Amino acid sequence: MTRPTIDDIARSAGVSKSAVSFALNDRPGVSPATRERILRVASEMNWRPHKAARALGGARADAVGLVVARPAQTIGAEPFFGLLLAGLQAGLSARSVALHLMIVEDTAAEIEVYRRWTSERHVDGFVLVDLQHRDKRVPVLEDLGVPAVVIGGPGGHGTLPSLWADDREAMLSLVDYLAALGHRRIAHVAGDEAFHHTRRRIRALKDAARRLHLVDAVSVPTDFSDAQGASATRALLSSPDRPSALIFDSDVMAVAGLAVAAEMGVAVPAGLSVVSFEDSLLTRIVHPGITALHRDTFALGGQVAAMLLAAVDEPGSVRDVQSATPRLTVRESTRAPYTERRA
Amino acid sequence: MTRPTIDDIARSAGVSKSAVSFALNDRPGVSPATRERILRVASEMNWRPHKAARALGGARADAVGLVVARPAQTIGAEPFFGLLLAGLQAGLSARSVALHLMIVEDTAAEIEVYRRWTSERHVDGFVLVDLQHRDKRVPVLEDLGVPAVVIGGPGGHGTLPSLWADDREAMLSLVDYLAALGHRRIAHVAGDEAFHHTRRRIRALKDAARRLHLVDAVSVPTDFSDAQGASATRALLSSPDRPSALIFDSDVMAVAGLAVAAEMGVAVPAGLSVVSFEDSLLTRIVHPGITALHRDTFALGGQVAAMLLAAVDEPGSVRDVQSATPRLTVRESTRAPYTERRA
DNA sequence: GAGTTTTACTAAACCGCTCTAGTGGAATGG
DNA sequence: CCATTCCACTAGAGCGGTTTAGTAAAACTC
Repeated sequence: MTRPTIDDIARSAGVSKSAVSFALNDRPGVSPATRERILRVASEMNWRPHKAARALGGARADAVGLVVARPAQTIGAEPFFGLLLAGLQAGLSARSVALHLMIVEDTAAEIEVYRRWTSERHVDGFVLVDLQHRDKRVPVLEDLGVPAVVIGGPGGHGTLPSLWADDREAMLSLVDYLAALGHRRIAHVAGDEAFHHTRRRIRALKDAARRLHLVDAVSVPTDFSDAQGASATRALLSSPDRPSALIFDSDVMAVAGLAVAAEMGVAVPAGLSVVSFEDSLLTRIVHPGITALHRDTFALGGQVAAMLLAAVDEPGSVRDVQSATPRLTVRESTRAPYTERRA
Repeated sequence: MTRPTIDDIARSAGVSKSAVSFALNDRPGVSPATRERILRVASEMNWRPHKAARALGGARADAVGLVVARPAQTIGAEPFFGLLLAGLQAGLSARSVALHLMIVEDTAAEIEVYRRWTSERHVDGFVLVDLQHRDKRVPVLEDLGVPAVVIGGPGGHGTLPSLWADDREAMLSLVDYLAALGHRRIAHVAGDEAFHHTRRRIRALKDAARRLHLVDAVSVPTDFSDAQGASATRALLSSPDRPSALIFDSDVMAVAGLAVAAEMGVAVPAGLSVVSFEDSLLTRIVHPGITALHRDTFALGGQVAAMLLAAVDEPGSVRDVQSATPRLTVRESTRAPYTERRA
């Protein structure tokens, strides 16, 4: 009861294995009648191509790689990651391309995987996430000459095509909204400065603060963890002239910040407005619901999949694509500041 | 500048390609000196094995599959899933086995992927999650004769080895704790009754209620979503003799329930105790922190990886393994009920 | 109707690696 | 000293496909 090969089909259909190959791959060289017969036999025998055999002949691996260098905790906690994964999957499986997922310790290990999988012909391309400042992975992938799409940017991704969001514009819209509500003291619990997008957000906030003549607009960098998000919040809320609005770079930190406010007896939104730069189930299910910048992460994954598949089909053909700028979804965590209302 | 093959190495080292193969695979047949020379040449040429070529010879695919039939939203939201993935990865990558992840619409599609990947020799085995009552996937995998490990059980997984947790014992410990605090009216926002573990938990609660002479112990099944978790909570809290403690089958529903309590003006834990059957970052970062049954999901993933690799190495050798029973982690969301304290 | 093109098909090389069978020479045994 | 065993190594088949070169017959051309 071993699996059938094209040789078995050839024998059973009374033709050569080349004829079978032609028939199964829809190429000329066999008459309609013979083709039909071969296909019937193949289907009767429940034949399926042996991936490795095809790949050996130089065909595609029909798989793309996603290598992530993050602590396990983060993978589990970040709704962003799961949604991206799901979107990516959906886009890939439509063309029956598999996703090879690898979670590694650090960037060095990540690069090693890129090298290995490329030379082993294990995948046809890569998706690069968490773009960093002077990212070391970019030159490696360029050098390997393997198709790859970067999520992040603009800038810093060399010649690799990128799918980017306008973080600057998003931050400006957010600050404009808070300023319009009357907030003058805004603080920012930022992410890791090693990341490109974190730097852009910090710079955008600074610019907006200057333009809007805000009293203060400090950004506190963190490692994106709930712990550092909480302690940054604690520090900010303990200051004598504490901010009336907090911007969190991630949903996890926003929720952690909300908990700190509750623990310190600061009412949200009455005494403090809270905004998250990232939207997810998290910001929706807590009480009060957190005002957040929403983007369709699932769709984003689908876009990346499409770009990568195009890059595999025709290397060099894919250009940078801008994804939709995140839009503000207002929930219960934002309101005009207390002092302003009293005035 | 094409990638080197063992033929290139053979030529360069002045030996036959069989000798190269022996040397590279650490098997007898070459003298230490020759072996050393071959290895040096291979490393100089930066040679790597071509996976497909090896696989064609009947070797392992060095990959296992995880196919999940869940809505994308759930994948993104459930910390459990991400942690399991990370743990699985860690366990697999130690033996440099890749993980093929596929997210599909429904069980029928899932089964189709099992069939395809098996006959394409795409993977060496599968991890089965979300074990259901009369699960249709089990007989298919048994029939395909492919190594597989089930997360769930005991029971309902046929001859496939399973890694299971004692849900019954966990539920009993939880109810005992609530009863000891003085709670008499306990309600249970359950998951989907199609799942084995949900049924077991419901049954365990009923038994405990009888044994402890609790006034009430109703279980409300849901689809695990935050929306149904919230509406179930709303309904339970609206009843004239509402429960003084709520048990949620998942962390997401527990947080959603917490938000509903806040929205209805029910103080937690003063007016209502809340417990989650699943622990994660979520239960930790909200305020008040939610008392939950904790298990090490990352480690669980590692265990599954080990079991599956063993099953691949030696089919039929792997037996059922019981994972650690989840243990209660008490946070701020549980307390003796108000009425009891007054009495 | 002879020459040319097209069609339908086959034989065999090839992809990169593993592994078995075979070979010649050195070491061992009696 | 000859027979045997051992060792280091090579030749080549085989894994399951794809693809190229080749072939015989049928279908066109003028």
